[in-house]
Amino acid sequence: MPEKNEIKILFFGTPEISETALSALLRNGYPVRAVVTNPDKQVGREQKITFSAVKETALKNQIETLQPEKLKDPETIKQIKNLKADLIVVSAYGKMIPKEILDSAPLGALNIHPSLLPKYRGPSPIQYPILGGDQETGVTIMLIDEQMDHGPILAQKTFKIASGETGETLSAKLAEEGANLLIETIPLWLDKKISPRPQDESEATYTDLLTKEYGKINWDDDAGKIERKIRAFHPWPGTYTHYKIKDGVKSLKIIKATTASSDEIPEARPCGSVFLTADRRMTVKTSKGYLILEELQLEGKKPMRAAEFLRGRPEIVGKILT
RNA sequence: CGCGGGGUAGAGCAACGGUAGCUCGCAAGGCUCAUAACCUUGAGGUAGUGGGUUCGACUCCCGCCCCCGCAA
Repeated sequence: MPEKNEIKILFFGTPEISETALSALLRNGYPVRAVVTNPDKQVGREQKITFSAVKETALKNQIETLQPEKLKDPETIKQIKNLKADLIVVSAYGKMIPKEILDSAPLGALNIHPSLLPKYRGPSPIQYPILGGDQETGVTIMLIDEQMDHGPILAQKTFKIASGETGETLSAKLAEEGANLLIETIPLWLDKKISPRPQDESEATYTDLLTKEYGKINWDDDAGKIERKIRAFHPWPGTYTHYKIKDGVKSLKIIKATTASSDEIPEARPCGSVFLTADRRMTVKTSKGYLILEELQLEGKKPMRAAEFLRGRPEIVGKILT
């Protein structure tokens, strides 16, 4: 096996979760020859140009950084091939990588995917298991081929989804576990101690790229489903409903909620109605069960606990959220 | 200069060109078998900040700081 400090790695990645993997490689003494990350974007209220998490780390470590708009561009491909990388590692880069580039690394192209492939291929593998109420999820290290998250599996690790798990907490865990598994897997792969195992296509499922739209609450769903959505989509893309006040209809984010099946509730109310339980908790009727709101944020305001919200806007009781 | 909301008692909010109220909390007392029940009383705000208009501004105008929603 080649010494690990001789392997030139080309790393593809963009957000926070990829940064964890990049840092792990660096920490473990792998020479990262260059990093490919998405172009800087205008972000935030001021529309400031912001670097990706991966670019920040690359800059700190004085690693060459490429930010091509299109990977298929012949110039770009040439540029990347000229780096003469031995091994490609990809983590949430955000674009499909052309075969020509993948094939240019003699030791192969590895991908970290934060789900138990072949389940949850695609851009939102972290949120979907929570959304679906799965008991467990995991991370997979696989070889990349031309189809999205389709290549043979090198290693996989499973773990339980804790109750109360959110997209945020699960993402942190998967980032960590994924990076660890990568570090464990690379030497075995280079030593040819792993034989890639093809994915079972009949088991494959796919995830969509999440947008704000997905975060809108439908109060005609059942409370359990809504509660899972709130956890899965925290903090991105967030979960919201609408509340009508005198200045117009405002969006109301639901940050945290729990379900309840209490039966002391007037059945005649429509779904989305807000009422107080006997112990004065803010509750919303759904098609099946009730949702107790714990933390919420009105448009333009800071996040606050339901009790605080109620102090300032007691009139919400009896209203209908849409 | 992407669009927009907001900074008023410990917390959440309101009103008004003439020196601020509500709910909760807090303190003291009362009532009760009892309650995140009820009744009394009380403490607590130089209104983000600097300037301007005005007889007079928390309320109108301008600058600055800070917080937040949308968008990306």
